[in-house]
Amino acid sequence: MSLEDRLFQQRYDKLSEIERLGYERYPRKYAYTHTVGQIRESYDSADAATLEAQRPQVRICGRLMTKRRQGKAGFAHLKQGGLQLQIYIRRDEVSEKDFELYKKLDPGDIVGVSGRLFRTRTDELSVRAADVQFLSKGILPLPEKFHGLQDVETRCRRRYLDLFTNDCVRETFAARDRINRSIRDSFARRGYVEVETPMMQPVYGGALARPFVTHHNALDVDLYLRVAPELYLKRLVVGGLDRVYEINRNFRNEGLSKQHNPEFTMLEFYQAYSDYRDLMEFSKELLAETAQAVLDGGTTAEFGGRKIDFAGLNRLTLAETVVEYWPDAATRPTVDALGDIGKLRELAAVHNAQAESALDFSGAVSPGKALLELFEAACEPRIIQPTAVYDYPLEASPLSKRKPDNPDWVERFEIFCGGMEIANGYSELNDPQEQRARFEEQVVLREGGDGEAHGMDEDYLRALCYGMPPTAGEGIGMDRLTMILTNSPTIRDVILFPLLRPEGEIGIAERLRRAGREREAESGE
RNA sequence: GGGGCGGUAGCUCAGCAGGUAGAGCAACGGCCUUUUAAGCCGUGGGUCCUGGGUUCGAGUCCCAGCCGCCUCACCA
Repeated sequence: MSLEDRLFQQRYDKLSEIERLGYERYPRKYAYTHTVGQIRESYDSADAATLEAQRPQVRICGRLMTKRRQGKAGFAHLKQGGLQLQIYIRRDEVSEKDFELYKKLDPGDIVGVSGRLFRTRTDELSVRAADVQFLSKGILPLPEKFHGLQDVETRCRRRYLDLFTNDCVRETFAARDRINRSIRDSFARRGYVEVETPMMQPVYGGALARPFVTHHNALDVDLYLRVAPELYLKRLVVGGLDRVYEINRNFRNEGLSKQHNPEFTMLEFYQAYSDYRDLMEFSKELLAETAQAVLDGGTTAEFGGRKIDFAGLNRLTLAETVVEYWPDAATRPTVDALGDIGKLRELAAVHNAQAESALDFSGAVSPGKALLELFEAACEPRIIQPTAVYDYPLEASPLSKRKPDNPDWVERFEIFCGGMEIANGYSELNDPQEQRARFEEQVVLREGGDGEAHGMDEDYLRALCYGMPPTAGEGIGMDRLTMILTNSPTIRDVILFPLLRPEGEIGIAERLRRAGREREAESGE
């Protein structure tokens, strides 16, 4: 038998030993009087003399994280809700049964302890046990107590283990919860309605991305997991929900990276009778409010060693951004020059030489598209402070309204921060005739093999034909925003169960089967 | 998909000069009634990712594959 099997068997057998002491194997409940958090909050500042005078009685429960036996006494730390409290147990102060239980407990086991609070010689707040209850068994051993669980893959696959061993994980997800709540607050204060729209859609759209496909049996139709909720939310605007938002998952059948998970959480919102400039202003407020909710009232986050201040939002046109963030002073262009494809080709050559990239504008590329590509390659990763980059070329924006004075460009912005895109918003195209034409351009692209292009969405066109008010809409990537606000270098750090290749054979069922057989054999004797 | 790095005990990691595999934690036995990465004495524990190859001999060198991490590319 391998070591791992023996550890497993050993720990499993302890359940029976504990049962023989007179405890239930998996009891129903434990009536605790305090959470560890409540005790820490109430008594962390109480000194030893105060505790001796008050002798507060508590019943607490949690997972045993460490154990230090000392002959006829011992210590242990119980962890609950991410916080620890020490317990102290003496043979002469508990029943023989309880002390035997203490001796058999392993780190990872879950117990309840009642007793009084006191401070040890080293002034640590602790519970002096009067009674110990066994509540659940950790059959598998805990990771090493000092270094914790390090392996990235194991941390994601067994997130539960990551959560109760690495405190920062719990803190990150607590922050994520605070971000969500703050955002819902911000929207509620502004009269927005939260809705849920279909995840399974017969026609996918709202973003240029490859979808996942699934099938509904009863209707015998293929459905797409949504790449964005946009077209449904705008139907709701047609329906008179002038301020509407959704926080939910999008699914894009693309690669994995530090900034990409195939399913990710998008905040998307629409505001009727407004344009993209209004949303830039609102975004500034929303980001500031959200930052304050996680950063103890401040607006400055630290991300990857840099300070990012959400108090303000820089605003630059796409062309201005390229000038501002062009990485090479000697070849820095002017805004006017960026309208010229010849100049853009020169800049691409400069960038290709410096960054080993392969931008190629030799074909029939519009200056706008070329500028956008140049921006993404050379400038986007350099934008650290929250910056709204606005006015985008028409080609890449099939749902955005054109600029009145320049029909090759649309009223669109994206917000960049910490080198990532975190938001995308625009004045919504609400002219059904033009939308039809844009969809048809997309259909041509799709038939040419572009799996990311939109299909023709006639149901959406029909909605527009009833009349959509002038509207602006925006999406914010919640995972990326959370990364920045929690100083998490990868998206995996802010998604509890990021997509991983399925694990092969685990073999735990077989181990349990074997462990259980021994027990049956025993009880059969 | 390209490149780089890695996969050794349940966990964190050494070992890479080719010569039967180590430490700490965890576990097991013993001692210990204020410890806290408790301590002390003792014990057990490995498909060194897989498969080939070179060699008298491979965790170590070579090749292929699998898996992971980083990075570039793709990616709205």
